[in-house]
Amino acid sequence: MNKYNPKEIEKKWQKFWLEKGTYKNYDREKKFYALDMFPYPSGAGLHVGHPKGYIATDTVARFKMLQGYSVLHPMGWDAFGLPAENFAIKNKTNPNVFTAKSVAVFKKQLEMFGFSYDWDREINTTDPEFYRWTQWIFLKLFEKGLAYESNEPINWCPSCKTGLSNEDLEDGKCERCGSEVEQKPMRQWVLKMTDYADRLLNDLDTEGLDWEEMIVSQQRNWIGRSEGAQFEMEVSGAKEKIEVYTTRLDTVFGMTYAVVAPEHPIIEKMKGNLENYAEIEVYVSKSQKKTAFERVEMQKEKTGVEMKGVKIINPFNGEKLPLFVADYVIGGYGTGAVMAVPAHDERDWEFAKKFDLEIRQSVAPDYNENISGKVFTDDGALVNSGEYSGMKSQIASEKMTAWLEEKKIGVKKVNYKMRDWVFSRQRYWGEPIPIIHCEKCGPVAVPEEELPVKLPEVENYEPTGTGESPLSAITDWVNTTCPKCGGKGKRETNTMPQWAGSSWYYLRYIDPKNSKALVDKEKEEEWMPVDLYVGGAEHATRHLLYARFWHKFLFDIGAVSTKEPFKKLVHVGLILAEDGRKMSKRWGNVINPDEVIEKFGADAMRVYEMFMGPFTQSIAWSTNSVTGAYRFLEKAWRTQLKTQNSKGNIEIENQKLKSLLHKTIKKVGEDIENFRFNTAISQLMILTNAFEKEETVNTKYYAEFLILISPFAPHMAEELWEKLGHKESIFKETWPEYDPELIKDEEIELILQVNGKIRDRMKVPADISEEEAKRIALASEKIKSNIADKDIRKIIFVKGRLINIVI
RNA sequence: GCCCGGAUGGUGGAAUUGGUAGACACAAGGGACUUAAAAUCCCUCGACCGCAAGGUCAUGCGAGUUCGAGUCUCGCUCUGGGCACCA
Repeated sequence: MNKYNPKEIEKKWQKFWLEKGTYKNYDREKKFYALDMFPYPSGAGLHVGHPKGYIATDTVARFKMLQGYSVLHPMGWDAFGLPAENFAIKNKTNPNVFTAKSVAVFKKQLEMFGFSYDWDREINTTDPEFYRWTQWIFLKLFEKGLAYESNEPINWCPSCKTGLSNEDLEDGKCERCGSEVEQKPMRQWVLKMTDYADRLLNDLDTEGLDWEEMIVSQQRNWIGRSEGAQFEMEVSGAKEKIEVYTTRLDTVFGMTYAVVAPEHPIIEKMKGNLENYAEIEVYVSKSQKKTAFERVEMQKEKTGVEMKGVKIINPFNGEKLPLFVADYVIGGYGTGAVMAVPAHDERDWEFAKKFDLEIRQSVAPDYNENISGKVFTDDGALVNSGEYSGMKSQIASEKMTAWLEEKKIGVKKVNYKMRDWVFSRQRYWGEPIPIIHCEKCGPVAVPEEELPVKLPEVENYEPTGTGESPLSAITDWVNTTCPKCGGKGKRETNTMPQWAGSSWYYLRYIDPKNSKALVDKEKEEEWMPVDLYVGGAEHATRHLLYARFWHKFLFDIGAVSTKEPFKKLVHVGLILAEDGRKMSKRWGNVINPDEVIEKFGADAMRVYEMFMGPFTQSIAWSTNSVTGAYRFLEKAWRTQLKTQNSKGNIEIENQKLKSLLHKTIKKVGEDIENFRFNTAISQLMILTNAFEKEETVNTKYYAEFLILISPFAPHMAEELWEKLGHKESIFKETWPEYDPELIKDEEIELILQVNGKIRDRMKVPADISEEEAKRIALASEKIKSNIADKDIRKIIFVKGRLINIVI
């Protein structure tokens, strides 16, 4: 026997698998689509944390292959976006060059792991043949009125010099560069994601959708549905009305003022009626200059200005109340105006305290508590509320809403925190938005047959900062004819955001070379939905929301057959550095997979990352522990010497070993299914340790063991499989079945307890009867001495486990 | 503030969902082999008491339910993540 030499065998089998197309079994009856969130290739390459998810997906893919599924397991590159562009700016090279290099680095690294990808299906979002269909989807959205131009103020990153969507912010800062984001009004393309809010929320409960609660609740939160009422209030002193939204209509008799956001159009409209317009104007322009971050920071200190000269009228009691403009009310949510009830809302309470406004209680707690001098935000029973007094909050809300609807001054209303998707970026390295602006016809779609609108070469990639992309400088690209009227037209120069290509890429793997459609209908129906999707939790409210939105749209236009794209979603837990911090160049604690593979081999690294702990948990890397995985593989390798096959003897059955093997078949299969790779491997270790203790191991047992370990350590399993004399790949084999009879223990250790404390244990037959167990227990010296002269009150017997004597 | 998690030896973690707490590994210590080292193999390894048999305590803290709680209930503490002036 030669020594276990991962370097040699790993290269050998990677070549073999690729040449033989071992994984391309696409004509089986059952299908399984295993997908990873595709990487953004960067020049730096991978650290050991990146491949963890890919290893898990590959393990499951190989397991499914062995179970007789056709497995689709592709990989590709999400390559548009800022890092490549910033590199291009710095080095004055085309981002294409940088992207190609990065892809090569990544691909080489991934190949070292021996993943079972079908590289013939490789895609790249920057490939015109790919983004042609990204543009096609945009045109469809435009056609259905779901892509529109807007001039609302949006998040603007002054450093990246581009507009951003809400999903692109972190703590009010640019997610990319950390700069504080400003509000800047500018022309931009927006996708009407809010039209899908209800479905994006409700379909999270789709039967069979197997998503972790963590991710589901994050999406629910982000969508932020709330139910309430919207109603209008007359403004006395001006012929205007203000609409407000509230989820607590029951507190309406406690309203003592109202507030509009600084962006509210009513301010401009009532200009003539306002005694202190100048003061208001100063406040409005000041608050507009505040960054999102500053506005949040100001939380503690509420600011605002009364709009003198006008009053609003509470429709429920006709009361005339003051109106304020204050930036604690957000322009973009609800109606941008609220009724203020300081007694029952914390923000209104703070504001009223500061401006010395009346605080009037209208709801009393239905539990015993003195609320005077405090804000009370729970439901309760109404007080000081006219005919509604005495009613419970919920009933009162319903009655009041009905009254509003009857008077035709209000309606029941659902609101969402989620906004429409700001879809244009004033940058170079993205898909061109396929629109032509015509003076006569307005924005006109580029005809489908002219797709893709290719990204032209430019001399300068630097963003202009003016709200125009660098593309605007290429006049012979920009200037074109209007497809509608044939007159002069100008191309849209904004590009799509990073998230565009990734919002539908999983469909393209199914049919990557189709030039007639983004995906062939029949093939789509064959493969969708994705059965397993693995990736980082940081995408819960970005990529996963966008992709679901596009998928639902594609479903509506008949391009796909399923409502939801991803059936099972699992998030991968981070691998931290050995010091417990995040791996980062900044800390100098990055571990490179190339070095680990060089030292221990890809199989040991794969086994270690699956063994290190629960898959979704963040765990620190430990190079020491990789040794353990390596030793395990060596031990498994050595077992080949114990097979009778190698000795030419007659095969001998070993009941104990056979039973353990069948237990292992059961456990490993179930554990892979449930993403409990750590315990699956531990069981394989137990079996290996048992093999080690035997003189000889039946070749049949060893062969089955090799199949069990093959999803985790494919190279080694394949090599040993060949050594057993097989000509075909181990991945053409069938996952073994366990015999339920064999996994039953014949003998168990019965636990003898007195009052729940263990006093003795006995080897007994597994199917021991209660009577027999009692007899044995009462005969035990240790039990006897513990019972002594006390009375036995009852005896509890748990079959196959324990007997407990209560005294 | 709101939502979702987590807390078990020196370390990573197991525990069939209420039934032997610490599987499997890593580290550490001791031993075998060796001129020596590496590799490998064997033993010890939660704490305390005891020569031993054995006993007591122990799953973040405090109560409770139960014959029996790491697991269930209530109340806390710490901690990771997400959202956040969303009316």
